[in-house]
Amino acid sequence: MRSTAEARRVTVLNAAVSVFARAGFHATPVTAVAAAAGISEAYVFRLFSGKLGLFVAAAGACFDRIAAAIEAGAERAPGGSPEEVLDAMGGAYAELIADRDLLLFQVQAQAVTDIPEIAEAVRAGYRQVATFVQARAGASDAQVQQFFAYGQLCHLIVTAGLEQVPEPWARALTAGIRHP
Amino acid sequence: MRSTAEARRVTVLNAAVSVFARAGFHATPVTAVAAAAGISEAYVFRLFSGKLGLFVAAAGACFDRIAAAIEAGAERAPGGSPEEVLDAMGGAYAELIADRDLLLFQVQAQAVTDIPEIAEAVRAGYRQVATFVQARAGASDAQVQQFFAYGQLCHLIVTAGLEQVPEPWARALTAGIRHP
DNA sequence: GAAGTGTGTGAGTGCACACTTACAAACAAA
DNA sequence: TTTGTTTGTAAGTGTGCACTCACACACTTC
Repeated sequence: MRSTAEARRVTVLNAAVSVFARAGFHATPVTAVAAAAGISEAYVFRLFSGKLGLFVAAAGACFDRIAAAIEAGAERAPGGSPEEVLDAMGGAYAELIADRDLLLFQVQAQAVTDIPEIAEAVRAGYRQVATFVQARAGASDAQVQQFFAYGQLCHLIVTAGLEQVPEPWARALTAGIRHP
Repeated sequence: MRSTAEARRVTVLNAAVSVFARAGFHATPVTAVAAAAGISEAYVFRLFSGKLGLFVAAAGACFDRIAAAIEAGAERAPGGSPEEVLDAMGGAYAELIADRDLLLFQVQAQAVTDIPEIAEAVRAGYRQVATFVQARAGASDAQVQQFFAYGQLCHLIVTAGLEQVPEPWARALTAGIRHP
């Protein structure tokens, strides 16, 4: 017994988030995830219920990591005002997505929400993050909305590579956005 | 000669935007676009240079329609302040994406920006829209940035179906967003 | 009406990929 | 040592899809 199935699942999920992030659900073969995890394709199918089950589980892992990072970020502004706590959370999120995998995975997941199981996973992820942000920061609805609006703008900036575009319109969109 | 190739291309592009919007680039076969346009798959391949060429052309058509709608919306606030013009543009955009095709296509395009030709098409589209918004509204960088940030939030709301979620976190995210 | 040009398709071809099955090796319990 | 369980894989199977090609029909020009 080389390792437990549960440990393997964690390894595979980490690989899955990275690999799915690049090309998305439909364009990444399960063999690519298996190769990145260092096991055979057949075993991935034994560990997860089909490619869809694998993707949904990866989405859960992705949002868990995001929630954990934001939670840790909030600890940096103990007893702060809503604005200060939101700012600390935003900073923690910006650091987390420096490697782009978690950000790109969210975009990929959002694009395949026509699959009901994935739509539900995305909603569950944002429910987890949004409820924590609102409760922990004690922020108003409008503040929470703004927090997520600029987060989504950040996704556009990264996927379109706008930080590399020197033209004025792109600089307007990227101005002040942390670490895209 | 039943119709000209150019007229056919327009028909096919309209069909392509609708069909790609649902399931995305990789998950939609060219046969689906051909069927929606009422012609054979083989002829689609003659009209466009491969599936990629078709998608890139559809992206162009999508952003052209968005730019035209925003331009028309701006006409409703002639001589208005930047805030008023941006508001009129936002209203026009909200009306345009009521059928969801143009919104979903943007999300799908954003998800396949690992393909360089598509990334360039997305940048070209946002360049077209953003430069017009900034010039026509006479708005500040921050105002333009906010305009697009809340536009991206709108994409999240629609793809995740948040307008159907009655929970407080979802209502906070959707509050005041026009017509999602 | 013959020859040329543009519009349109049916019938393939080849390959990638989701998923299965049969089988093997490691470990545990008796 | 045998029996059972879990981890792991090599080698398929079937299907869907991007792309091609040979061919047909419409229309024009001379």
